[in-house]
Amino acid sequence: MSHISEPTVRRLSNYYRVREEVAAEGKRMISSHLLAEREGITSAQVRKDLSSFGSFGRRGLGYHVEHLRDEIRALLGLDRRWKACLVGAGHIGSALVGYRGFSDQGFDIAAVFDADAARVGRTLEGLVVRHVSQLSPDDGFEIGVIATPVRAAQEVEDLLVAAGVHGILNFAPRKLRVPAAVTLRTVDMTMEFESLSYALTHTRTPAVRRKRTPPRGRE
Amino acid sequence: MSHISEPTVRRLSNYYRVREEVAAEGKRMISSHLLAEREGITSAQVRKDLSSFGSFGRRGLGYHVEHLRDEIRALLGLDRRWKACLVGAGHIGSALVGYRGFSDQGFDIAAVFDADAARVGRTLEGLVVRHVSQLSPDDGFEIGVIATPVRAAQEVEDLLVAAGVHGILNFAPRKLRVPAAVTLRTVDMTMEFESLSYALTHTRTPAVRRKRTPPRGRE
DNA sequence: GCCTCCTTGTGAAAAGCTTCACGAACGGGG
DNA sequence: CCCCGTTCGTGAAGCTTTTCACAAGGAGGC
Repeated sequence: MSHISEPTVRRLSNYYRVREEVAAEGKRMISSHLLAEREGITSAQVRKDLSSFGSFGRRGLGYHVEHLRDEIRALLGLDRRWKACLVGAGHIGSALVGYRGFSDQGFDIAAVFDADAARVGRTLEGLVVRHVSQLSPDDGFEIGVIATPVRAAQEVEDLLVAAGVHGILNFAPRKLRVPAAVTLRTVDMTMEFESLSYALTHTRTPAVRRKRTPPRGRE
Repeated sequence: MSHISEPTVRRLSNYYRVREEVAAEGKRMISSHLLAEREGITSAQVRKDLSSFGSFGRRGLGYHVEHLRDEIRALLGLDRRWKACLVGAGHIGSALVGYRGFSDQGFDIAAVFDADAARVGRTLEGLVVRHVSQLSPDDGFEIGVIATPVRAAQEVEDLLVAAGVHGILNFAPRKLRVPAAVTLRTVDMTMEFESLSYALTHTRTPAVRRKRTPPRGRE
């Protein structure tokens, strides 16, 4: 377990969910082949990923479904709960507070902040929205979630770091600068749409070729 | 322009946004160095990415800000609008309908569907929620957005494909099976959180939890 | 025990992606 | 006109990730 690559960790999340489905089907063991098939990847990839953390499987049998669950949970740090706060009580922020997918995995949003005075004081899923200036290390948030407009994102990021969070989940479509000691993950919905737009433009319209204008100089 | 990799396309999205910032600052030209610095990558990467689509820059000067905008827009297919529909009028779905980041980039959500009779008939951002059974090719949706609970996602995906969409943007935390002719992009917030959880577990607690049972000695 | 059929774990090869390094183009100044 | 500082475009090198292929472990039948 010298070094685990980011793609491997992301696939681990997927194995964890496929494993859940398989468990629901009553299976006791699962082969790398089956896992791979449901993921749309190769079985060698599955084995390499899992073996990079240790030998979880049994030759001739596959992986024990329950054991795999415990291993992956521990590896991903899902066998505990994380105390998080959310900044930005707009559309996206409101949705995230109510999103069960997070709390189910050990992610507790314990407070909501916003910079807009009109929103401060409102209640969101049982939480009273507080002003962003009240962010402080005293609350002991481990993770901060940014769901603000893009122009405020960097500033909020600085506030969260000052408040002592170790990790940040950013939903604003922009790369943020974080200190080395803080881990950042960005969910960029806009980029995903643009990537889709690119794919559709270039796979569905072979006939419509682009006409390019020559580069302009200074002018 | 033989083949463009997925990472390159995603970076193109980022260049597009950095370019916007730079344009707002009144600059006429931008160098690969400056673009790289704001992205946190190398300038060689920027040049390689852009040059894989053609020669947009001028040696000694950099890239013309306006020209770059037009090129990237055309490349990503953002110089047109996409007609989309959304399935799932829950927390996430509601947020997406109101999300300006989409409509600003040419992404029009023209209809909202849900399977829950209690939600059908309600109004969301001016759109009346229709029952999912009314999805049909007649409306000419190009893109379908899935914002349903994970258990319904695959079924909805099939309905969208049957309704003739070319692309799907999936917000349910699960890999879907799509026909080769349909392009899928998945925004998996849960995975992003789990990846963050992994990073925090392994960078902040070097040797804390290790109660696994290593079946065989390995390193 | 022995044979057969599975499936993992893992070096090695292949494929893919990023960085390096340098030639070539460009504007400006003397 | 020629030199200088700048910056692009790009083959080649370097690095990472995925896939291949096979030895070795395991279960069951006889």
